[in-house]
Amino acid sequence: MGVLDCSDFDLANTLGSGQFFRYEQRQGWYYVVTKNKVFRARQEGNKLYYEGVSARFITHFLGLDNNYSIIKQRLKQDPVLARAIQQYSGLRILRQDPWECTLAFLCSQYSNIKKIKKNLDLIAQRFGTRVTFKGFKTHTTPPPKSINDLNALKECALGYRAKYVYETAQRVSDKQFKKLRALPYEKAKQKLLELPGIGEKVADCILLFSLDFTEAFPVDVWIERVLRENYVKNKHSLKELALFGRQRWGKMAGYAQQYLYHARRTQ
DNA sequence: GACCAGGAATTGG
DNA sequence: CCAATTCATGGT
Repeated sequence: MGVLDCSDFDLANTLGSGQFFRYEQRQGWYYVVTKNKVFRARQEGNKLYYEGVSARFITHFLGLDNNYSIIKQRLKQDPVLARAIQQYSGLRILRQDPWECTLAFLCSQYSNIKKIKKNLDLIAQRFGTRVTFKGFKTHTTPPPKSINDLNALKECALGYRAKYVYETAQRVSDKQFKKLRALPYEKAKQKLLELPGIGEKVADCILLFSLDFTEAFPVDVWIERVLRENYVKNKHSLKELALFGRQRWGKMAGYAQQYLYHARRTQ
């Protein structure tokens, strides 16, 4: 078992803020499945205990190597954000695997978190590899190439999303995702939007949660509510609202989004 | 730009 | 129990 020092970090709220779905709480531990790895972590104050992966991996995955004091200081100038940050001070953006993130947010469209978790578990059961870690039985997330049976996908309760997952899985690879990192935000987004089932919102989620584009500002129904309640009076399209977020918060728009989203949802 | 179907499951009354 | 809602997209 390893232990890490962590400040400005809240494991429970970071995992539970709707950016990630493949985790489960059991006996005080959070069991996390990402790609072909399984680990468990438990937080006590500023100590993070973990097993199953290296310190290097977990530090990167949880974003513990990112300095949040500057981010929070800047965002706190905004009164609405100040309240959200005070409430969820340890909220961080994870660094997910791009394909896993794409799969998750293809499932997420017009759905709810419980169902998304179910979809991802069913997909992993059908196409992934069985693994047991400390008595926790689960399945790894299948790579794009493994998801090659549309009929089997349809049995994962995806509804009309099954064809999007199938088509996108056929077209992407880890290599292509890696290339996106080198592009500017707009270009990377443009590439993602070419894929079936990926629109503005899902593209921004992938860019923010897995490709380090912190200027991405995904606008879902909750962010739309926050913006209309606090920031914009006139009727704007979702695309205009996303642009508003990027213009207002720049490279920190993604962080702002996460605080606002979680605070509004738990309100 | 406005409207609507896509599928299934959870939430709310 | 039934209706509304759910981290949207693509087509018309």
